[in-house]
Amino acid sequence: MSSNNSRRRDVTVADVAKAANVSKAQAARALGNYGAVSDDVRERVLAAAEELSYRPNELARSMNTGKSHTIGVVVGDIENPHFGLATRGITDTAKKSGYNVILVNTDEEQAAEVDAVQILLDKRVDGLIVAPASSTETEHLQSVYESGRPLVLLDRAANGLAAETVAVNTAGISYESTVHLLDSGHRRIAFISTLKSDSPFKAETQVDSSQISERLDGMFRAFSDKGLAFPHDLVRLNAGDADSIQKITRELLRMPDPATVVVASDGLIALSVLGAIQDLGLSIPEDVSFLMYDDFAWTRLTTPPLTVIAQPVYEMGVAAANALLRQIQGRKASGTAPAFEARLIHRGSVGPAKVLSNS
Amino acid sequence: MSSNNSRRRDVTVADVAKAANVSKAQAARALGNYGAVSDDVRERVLAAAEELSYRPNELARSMNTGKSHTIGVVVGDIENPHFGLATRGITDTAKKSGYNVILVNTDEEQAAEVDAVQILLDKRVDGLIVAPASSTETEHLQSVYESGRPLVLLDRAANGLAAETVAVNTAGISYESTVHLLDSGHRRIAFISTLKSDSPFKAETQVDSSQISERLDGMFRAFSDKGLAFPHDLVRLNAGDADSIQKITRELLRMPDPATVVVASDGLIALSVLGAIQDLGLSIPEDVSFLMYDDFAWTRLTTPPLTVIAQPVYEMGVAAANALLRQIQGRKASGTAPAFEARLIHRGSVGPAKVLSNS
DNA sequence: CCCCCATGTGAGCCCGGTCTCAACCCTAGC
DNA sequence: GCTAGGGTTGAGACCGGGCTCACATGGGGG
Repeated sequence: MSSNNSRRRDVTVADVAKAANVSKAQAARALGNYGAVSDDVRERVLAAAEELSYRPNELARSMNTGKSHTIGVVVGDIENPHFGLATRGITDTAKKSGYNVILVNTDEEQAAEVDAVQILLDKRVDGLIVAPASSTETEHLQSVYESGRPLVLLDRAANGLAAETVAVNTAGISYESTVHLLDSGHRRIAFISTLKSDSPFKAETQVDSSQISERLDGMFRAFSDKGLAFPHDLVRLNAGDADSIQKITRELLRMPDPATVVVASDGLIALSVLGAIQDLGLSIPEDVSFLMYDDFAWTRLTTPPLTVIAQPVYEMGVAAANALLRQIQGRKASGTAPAFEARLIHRGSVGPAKVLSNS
Repeated sequence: MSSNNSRRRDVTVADVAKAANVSKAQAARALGNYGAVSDDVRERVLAAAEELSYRPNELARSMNTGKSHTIGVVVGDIENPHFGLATRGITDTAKKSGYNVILVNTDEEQAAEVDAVQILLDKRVDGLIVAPASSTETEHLQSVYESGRPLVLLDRAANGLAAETVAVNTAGISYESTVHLLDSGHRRIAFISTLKSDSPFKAETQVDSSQISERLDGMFRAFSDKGLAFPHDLVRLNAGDADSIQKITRELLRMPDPATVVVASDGLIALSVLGAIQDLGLSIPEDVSFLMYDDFAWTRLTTPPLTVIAQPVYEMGVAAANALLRQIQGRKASGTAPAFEARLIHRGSVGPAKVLSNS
């Protein structure tokens, strides 16, 4: 009722102490439950705190404990359900241990990521979970790591950075699924990724993401194991917004020797690719086969349901958070990190390749 | 190179001052760009800061400015793309003004929400954006509002709470879409929502969410305008996990006088409902019609594509963040708040009702 | 030539907690 | 009776940056 004065002042330990007729030190002890406090004093202090509805200022507390009970999470795009789910795993786990999460989106921009890391450090987060936009430009992460601040990488590794990394064994599943496509008779396999790149993909291109590079390696290996040449012309990067993805898809499917399968690197890309295929009036898998990373519920609802590479995204979020919390609490890694495996789930979107010309 | 000592000490203004041979006050002025500082001193201080790679401790700064440049966002479920997208709108907007976001998930639990709000206040966030789990139990929000701390409600209103609210005009679109369903001959219209409730829905039930209650009101109105009785038995709450949703769906479609349309209250429910319909071997819209809230990309990829109620989710996130930032900066509301309108998008999942028996 | 005031500077308080330290009380042991 | 030692207690130092205040310097106006 008496609170429309502009300068709101919070109740502090000093206020509680005064109300309880004890020194600030005693009040702090009673509230913080440490040191020696007589029953009498404790009661008076707690009663006064209750009465004034005292709440400790976590900022002040963080200042001299050096612990903020907050972790920073830096991801490319929270709108992408892949990260949405991982974030859920992280926040759930963090919350259980009394930690909060500051979430920063980078739009997969390197500069934004560097900023984000800096700002989070300035806010004195207790640790960082980062899904690095680049696996090569990693000075900012390197310096975090060297400073000894807890750091866990999610989804992608960073070259030459020994930080704990939670990711799936991508090369393996990529190899396996490519073999499956090859066995189905496909040779013109297209791969579309959001990854930013200055120039179109060529045989000697070094991609800037461990995740994508592993996927490509798996594909290379599958082709070369069968003595086949890898179709470099069908790897498309820079698939940013819906429009560019649709454009890319049209190109891939209308070129002289078109792709017979499209592999979408994530769920967002998949949606645009499928839209484009629909617009072109093509049907899956008769006209073109389709494979995507991540198993979202909607992939079971299309006609046909989609063949996907399922990744334990939520569990990886949980694991990343646990690893970070362990580091924060100074505990050593408990044995070996669990390896996360992706699974190829056969549904109906991969069919035999159309037999047109077999050179 | 010389940094493996356990107790990491950050560089402070005092360190910079010492290195630049000036007082702490002068260093602070030079760094903070305020007060009077000679060019000579400024240069020396900035050089020293650079040299030592000084970074201000935001915690300390927050302590006496009272500003943390952090806002708290409390939502029911970040995994739900509805909130994922809204969160994206919030973080994008906050970032532009130099604010960070602490994200808390409540799982739509009232107790978790109360905790979350308290913790965020303890961390001295500059303001809160909350999608309240309940529109009736709002003491915690009420006290935030009364304390004068900036607060914006998202998606749902809270009874008797004058806090700024960013939400769509739900009653209107619900009315409109129900009329559409009635005009298509449907009478048995089922509505499924996640909303928690102690008892099954009955005619006199007061639902605990402004959002759901408006939707139901719109439906009531449409029925009564046509002089028809509203089928209360087809309103199902507590549709929490995938299993319970599938069970509910089976019940609704197998009862003696089954539902001829199912309206899914959000995208997560929709996925489970569609899965159940698929499992039952029913086809849309021949056997049963389907309508859902939120227009996600995948709704265009099913066969048939789904008729949806599109809500400007991202834009609402942006608006909520802008409103909050305005409050934080003490600016008055700029005219009237923009009203957000949902749109009914006709695709293919609503067909004429099966004519079986017309009493 | 003196006063006024703008500019520059450093000492030190403040925010709201945590925690150390020295002093105090009281009782048990000699 | 005296002291050692445990339980209690309050004063006050810190954390790190913001900011006020008192004080010096020096140039311009009267």
